[in-house]
Amino acid sequence: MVRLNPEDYRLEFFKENGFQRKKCKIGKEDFWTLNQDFDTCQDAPDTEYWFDKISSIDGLSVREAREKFIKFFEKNGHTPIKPRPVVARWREDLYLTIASIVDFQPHVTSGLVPPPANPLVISQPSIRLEDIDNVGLTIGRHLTTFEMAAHHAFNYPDKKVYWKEETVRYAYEFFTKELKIPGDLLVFKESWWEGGGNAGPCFEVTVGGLELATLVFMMYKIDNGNYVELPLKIVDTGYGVERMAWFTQKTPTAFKAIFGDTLDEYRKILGVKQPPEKILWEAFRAAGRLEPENPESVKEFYERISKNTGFTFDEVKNYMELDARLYSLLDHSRTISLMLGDGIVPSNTGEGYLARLVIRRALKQLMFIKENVSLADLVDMQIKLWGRDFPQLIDNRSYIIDAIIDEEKKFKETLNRGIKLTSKSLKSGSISLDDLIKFYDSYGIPPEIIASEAKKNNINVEIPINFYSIIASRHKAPSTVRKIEEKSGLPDEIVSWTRTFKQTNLLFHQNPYAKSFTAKLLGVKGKYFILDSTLFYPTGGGQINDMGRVSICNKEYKVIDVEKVDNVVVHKADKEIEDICEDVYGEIDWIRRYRLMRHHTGTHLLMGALRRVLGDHVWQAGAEKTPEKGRLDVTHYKLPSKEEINEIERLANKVIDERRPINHLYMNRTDAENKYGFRLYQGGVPMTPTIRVIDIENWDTQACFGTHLTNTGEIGGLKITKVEKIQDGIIRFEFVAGTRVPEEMEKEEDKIEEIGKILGSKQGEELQRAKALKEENEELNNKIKSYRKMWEEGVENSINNAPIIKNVKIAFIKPLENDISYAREILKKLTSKNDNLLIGVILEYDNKTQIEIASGKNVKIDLGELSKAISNRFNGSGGGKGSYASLIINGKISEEKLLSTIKELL
RNA sequence: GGGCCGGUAGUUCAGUGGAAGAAUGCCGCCCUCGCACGGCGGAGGUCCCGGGUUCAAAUCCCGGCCGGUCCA
Repeated sequence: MVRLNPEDYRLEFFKENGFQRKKCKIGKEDFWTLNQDFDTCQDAPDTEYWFDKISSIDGLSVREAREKFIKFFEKNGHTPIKPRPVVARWREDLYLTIASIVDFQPHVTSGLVPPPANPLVISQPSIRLEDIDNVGLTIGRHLTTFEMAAHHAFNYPDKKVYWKEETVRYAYEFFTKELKIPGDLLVFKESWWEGGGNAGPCFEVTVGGLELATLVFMMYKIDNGNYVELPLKIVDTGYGVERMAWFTQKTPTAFKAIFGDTLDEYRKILGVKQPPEKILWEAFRAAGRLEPENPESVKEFYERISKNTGFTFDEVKNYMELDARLYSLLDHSRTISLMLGDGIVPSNTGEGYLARLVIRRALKQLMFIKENVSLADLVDMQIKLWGRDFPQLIDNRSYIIDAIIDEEKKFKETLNRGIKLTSKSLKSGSISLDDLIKFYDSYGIPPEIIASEAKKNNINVEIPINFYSIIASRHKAPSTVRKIEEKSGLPDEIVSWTRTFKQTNLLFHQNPYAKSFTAKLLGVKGKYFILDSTLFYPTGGGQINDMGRVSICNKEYKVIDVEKVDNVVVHKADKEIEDICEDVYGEIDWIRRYRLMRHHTGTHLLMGALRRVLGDHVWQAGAEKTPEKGRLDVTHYKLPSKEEINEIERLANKVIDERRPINHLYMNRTDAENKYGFRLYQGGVPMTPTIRVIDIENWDTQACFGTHLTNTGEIGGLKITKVEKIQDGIIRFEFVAGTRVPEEMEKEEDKIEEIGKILGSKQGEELQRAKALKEENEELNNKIKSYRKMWEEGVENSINNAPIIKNVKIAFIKPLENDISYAREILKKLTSKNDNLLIGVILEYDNKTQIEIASGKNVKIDLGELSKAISNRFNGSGGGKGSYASLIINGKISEEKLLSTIKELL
């Protein structure tokens, strides 16, 4: 952390109002207050919670606290903005919305796009999973979901809105006038904030032990460890809505303040009695100092409650541990409802894994509280509680419930696997730490469950306190940050060369139906050339490039590749450009292009149909359009049924028949987002203030760079050719459109025709022929079986006459077929019936002789030895063990010779 | 995306280089007035795929595919 500069925090506001600058006697932080008596910064853990004794307005619910905040700032010239989804779809580097400022990164904070309003006010539900294990233990200090109420001001070099003075003034006024907190109990603690590559000074506003807000003044970019001042300076505040509710309601736990009656309903359903008030209040008092990761601190926490309430340590521990589970279940189920409500599909990668993580944690807690309670029902109660505030919960209720039931099923399967494994391990009498680690890391079985399983067998299993950090240390750094993909296939020197040109005029956007064009040649480098304008579409947005030809100085070149570097299009010819002239004539391969357009528009059409049939959680997870086919990967939790696929296809073709117009628009980014929502960004997020929008009327709207048709009728028809699950939570659809449909049909026809030829059937009778052949085949198999049986009986008879040497009957046979597995089968049959038999099967091929020998149970000769001895003698190799062996000999060998050799060796 | 685990009969799985197995389910018969139980018999296999090592690979090695699971 940087050394704080006191000048950053010296404000007129403090001077005017008589604030003093003091130093916390415990944490040594500097803080500003009106209060003569304060000698600490009034923040946990330096201070215990005592805000229950501080006067304020009557208890506010979460909703009331949010509304009071927004109204106050609206009254003071801020424009209210709707919150964004909890999954940060506009960010390439982050899965979840972890703060209100995330809504404006990176497009606004980088200065590229103006904010939707300035200044603005918002309450953004945010999800942070770092402290998920602490939720509940601290009775409300940690939550996975919280609403960050915030006012933001964006100060441009040429347009200042407001900065520190006004921000602190607003905070003081809001807390004293709106929440009616006595001004002399407020503390402004000096601090420093860093995050997402930015930094700046900040104030933490604390009252009675509780931090209610953080006021950040974002003004630096961190560049190689250096702080570089930003031209755009941003007021980034964060007020805890849940904390305001807790503060004003003065309940012992935040959970009662946040969830109200739903907490009591949970208690009823789960059979968790409320601990005595005395215990809860003592916990409240001590909770600020609790370090949940530190077992000593947790023990002290219980000891203190026990001492001050008269309940025994164990009573306190039981009450508090059970309540902690209940609280985390309340918290997690709210988080789950929001994650799924915003369309996350649980899976084993990306944000899907984060959703599964929370669901599994909740299921684990639930298992320890009560059996046979469905998490889906608990989440449903959250939907009822928060549906008014977040309508996406109600809109997507059936998906949310269904996806949770699916996850519950999967979790149960995992547990069953785990219990089987555990009981196997328990037979050895103990379970080591290595076992615990393996069970969790490889099979997903939490150690607590193994311990409770072991207990049933009277085996004690110790779970180390630092178990989860042992797991963590086995893995690399967390991948909470998304990787950034997309790189062109161009050599580096071509990329940097291309960057030196001005933006290309994109003719394919002006008229997607144009087939030829003229342009000016701007640059040539080997096979690569750049024009001032082009009709050649460069690979991008999942659509592959156009091909065609150009004429330069009356010489013809084929265009074999087209790529884009930023806004410049670079073409690759089939050979080096020889002469350089200014004027260029070009023609694209129209059939290729038109098929690409049909598949691209078809992808958007299909997306609309998928959403209607499968649900709003369906998002594009990847796409590719070629002249041959379209491919669309989407998020969905199970393979669609045949009926669903038929319905999707039917809907898509219906929209084709309806001939809906497709509008190609250029829109201001904020307007487009307001009108169409983030569903616009299926194929990635363009980093421009103006975005290109492809709008299939009343069906599907996406920001897209590709070339599109102007009417759905032009798609001509759409056939889904393949549906497969490519990973957990992702389904791949392949389809063909337009004139590719009959081509695809021809391929199928050809296949049937070939099958017919092979089967020797007339056209149209392939099916009957196949059935008949199958029956015939079964009959033949039965015949072979009976012939084999006859042959086997013959062999058995011939064995009766075989020579007996030292009480061992020795025989060699040549089987009907040169089939090793059949040969072994015979050996097995014969030796199991004849205890004194030593028998060999001789197989001859490629001038080699393979011999398999086997013996009955009374033959006390090690066939391995025998096999080696024989093979040594005949220049072969072999081995075996006990009553079975094999060897290979070069060349042929007669039965008589084998017999005499064995006679000799015995 | 990375680590770890797995893929054998319809299902659950055993099988550490030497003749592919168990349980369960399925079919038939016996027992019974009938059912359940029980008894006897039977069908059921691309040991995920492809290479390699070996006289011999489900087993060992390499590559791939699929599934599970974890990722402060």
